[in-house]
Amino acid sequence: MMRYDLTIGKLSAETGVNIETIRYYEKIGLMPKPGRTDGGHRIYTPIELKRLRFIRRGRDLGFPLDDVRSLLGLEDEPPSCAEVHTITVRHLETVKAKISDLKKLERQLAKIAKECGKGDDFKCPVIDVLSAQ
Amino acid sequence: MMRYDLTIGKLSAETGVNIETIRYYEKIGLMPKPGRTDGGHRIYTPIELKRLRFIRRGRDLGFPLDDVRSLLGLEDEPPSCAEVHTITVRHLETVKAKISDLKKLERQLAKIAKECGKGDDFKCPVIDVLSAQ
DNA sequence: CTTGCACCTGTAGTGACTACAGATATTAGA
DNA sequence: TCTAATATCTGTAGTCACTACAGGTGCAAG
Repeated sequence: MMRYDLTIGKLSAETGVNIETIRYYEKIGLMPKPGRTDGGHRIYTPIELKRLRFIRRGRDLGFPLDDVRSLLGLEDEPPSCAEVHTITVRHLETVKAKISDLKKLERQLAKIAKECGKGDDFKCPVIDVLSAQ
Repeated sequence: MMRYDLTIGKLSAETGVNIETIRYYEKIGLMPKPGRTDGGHRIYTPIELKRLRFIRRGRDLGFPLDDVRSLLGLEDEPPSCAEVHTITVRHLETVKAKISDLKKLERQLAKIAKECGKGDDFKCPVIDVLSAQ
C-alpha cells in the first residue's frame, strides 16, 4: 500500500533542503516536531512543506536563521510589515558592507596577481606584500 | 629587571592578532612552539613576529588558513612564484564569485525592501516573496 | 610583600550546516 | 510472503576561524 504522506526524503526533494538540514531545523526549533509513523519515521503535512519553503527562500536571500525565525513569527507574534522592513534593510546593509569589503580585496588581489607569475622566484610580489615590514 | 622579550601580549599588540588567536595558530601548527620563561609564559623572537605579520596580512587578504600555510611553505618547500600565482588567482576567483552572488542578493533585497514598509501589514512584499508558491 | 595585571591550560560555543556510524523501517520486486 | 535494497532513525563529531570563558599561576611595579 503506497503512502501519500510526505516523508523527510520527499520534503527534501521538494524543497531542495538537505535531510540533515531539515532535522537540524527541527532541533533548533525552526521546524515543528512532525508526526511520526508507527516505526518512528517523520511525516509532514503541506503546512510544514510551506514553512520549509519559506525558510529556504529566506536563506536563499541570505537572511541569517535568527532573522528567518523572526520573519516566521516564532519569537512572539508574526512581525508587522514595519518590523519586516527593519530586518530586511538591516540585512541589505550588511550585504552591501560585505560587497564593499570584498571589492577592496578584489582590487588588492588583482593588483598583486597581475605582477605575479612572471617567473622570478626570488622576488614574488605576493610574498613581498605578505612579508613587508 | 625589565625584560625586552616579546610576550604574547606584546606580540598581539604589535600585530593586531588576538592572544587567543595566536595560541590557536600555535595549536594548528601555523605558528611554531615558542620559547618559554621559567614560569611557562611564551616568549617570541623577531622571527616569529615576522611570521605572524605574514599570516595576518594573508588573512587580511582573505586567504584561508590552508592557503596561508602553503604560502608560508609549511606543506613542503617554500612555494614557487608560479604556485603562489595559482593560489592567488584561485582565491581571486572565489572572491569574485562571492561578490557576484552578493550583488544578486543586493538587487533582490533592494527591490523588496523598496516595496516594503509602506504600512499594509496584510500584504507585506517580503513575506509575500518568502511565502510564494 | 602585596596588588593587580598578564598569562597559563583546557573546554565549549559561534553559524549553518555536513558527515558519519550503527541500527531500524519501509517498500518494491520475486 | 520473503528478501533485498533503499530510506530513515539517533547521536555525535567535524567544518572554518576564531572567541569566550573558568579556574589557576606568573610576574613586575610600587
